[in-house]
Amino acid sequence: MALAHAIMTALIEDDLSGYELARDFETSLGFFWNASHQQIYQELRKLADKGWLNKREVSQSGKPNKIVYGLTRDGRDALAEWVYGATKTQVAKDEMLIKLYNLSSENAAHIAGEISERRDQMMRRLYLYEKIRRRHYADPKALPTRRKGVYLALTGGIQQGEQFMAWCDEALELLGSVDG
Amino acid sequence: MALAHAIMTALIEDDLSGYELARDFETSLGFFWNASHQQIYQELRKLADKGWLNKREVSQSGKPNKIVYGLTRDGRDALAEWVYGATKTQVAKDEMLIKLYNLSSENAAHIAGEISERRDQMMRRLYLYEKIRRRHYADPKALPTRRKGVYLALTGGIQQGEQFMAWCDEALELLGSVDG
DNA sequence: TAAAAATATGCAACAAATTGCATATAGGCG
DNA sequence: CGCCTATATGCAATTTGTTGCATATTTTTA
Repeated sequence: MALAHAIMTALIEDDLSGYELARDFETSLGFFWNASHQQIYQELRKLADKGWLNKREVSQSGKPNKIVYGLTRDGRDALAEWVYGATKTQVAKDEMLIKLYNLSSENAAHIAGEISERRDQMMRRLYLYEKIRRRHYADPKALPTRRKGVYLALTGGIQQGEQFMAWCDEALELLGSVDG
Repeated sequence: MALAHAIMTALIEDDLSGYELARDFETSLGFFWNASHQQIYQELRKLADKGWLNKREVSQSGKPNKIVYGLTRDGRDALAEWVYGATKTQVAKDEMLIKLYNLSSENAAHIAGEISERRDQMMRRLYLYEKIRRRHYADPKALPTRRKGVYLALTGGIQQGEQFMAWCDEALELLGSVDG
């Protein structure tokens, strides 16, 4: 959809290699967006060809060399302009919802088990995110403009996560009342 | 991802045509999943070839004929078994989050405008969903098993929507404090 | 010293999804 | 009558994303 712009956004403050980007998309950034390393490497080359990113090879001791990408002036301009275009949204496709539509006394325990797992995952994730928020975004009104936006994305994710946990609790309770 | 199973699930209680399914995916079901008519028609034929759906042509007066699909015994079995497999989840990709990471005093007003629009859309949607919940799911513990699952999906969507509205309000307030 | 893990990048085949177009019937509007 | 909208289904090209594999370097572990 807008992987190109997601990548460029990740490069606003730091120049990164494909490997480093892939790691971010797997962890921190992955709360909002995800992409495999195959997609990322390919997109990076495309963006460099377009002139929106520049690349340079960096020698490292103790590790293979890496190719580090940075936003060019053109890239920055394109990104700034992109903000005014139409905003695409993709509904979160969660197979759990389809499974719930298929709830039966046979599968209720299995579904409850899965929801319980997901609840744990979310809890661990939220713990990290809340730590970041407390440490770096405690006083949102005092942040510089761009960081205010980052705060809003972060806080939206946290609130959504908290809502999800509450929903899991409700679901587990109701599923517990289904006779298996 | 699991469009096939989403379609089959939509056919559990009623036989539907591709056109009718596409409409559901655009409106009610679209809260949880989305699919274009091109995808749906193709998938329906695939599922019919596989023997998981049966099709029959229905003549209509005042409208073109339609092809109505229904779950076969095999389809029902496959669906019931599918529930025990791995659950794939796709993070909601929302370009608004990328835009927020690019917040500046120049674009703050534009972004606030977009968020405000989204808030209105969500409000209208929630109104419909809450009406359904009040009418058909007022007493979740008293529902038959399968309907309990549907209730959980519905209530999860509503809670998420309410959380989104609250987030929009917070975002609009903070964005209002950015000097344009 | 061999194996495993982390770092680092890439190709190719395939599946899923989007975009754009095409076709046909019938009712309502000006 | 021509145009628009709703109903109804479809093809083809392209883009996007996934899966599986390949390769190379260096550090850590057994």
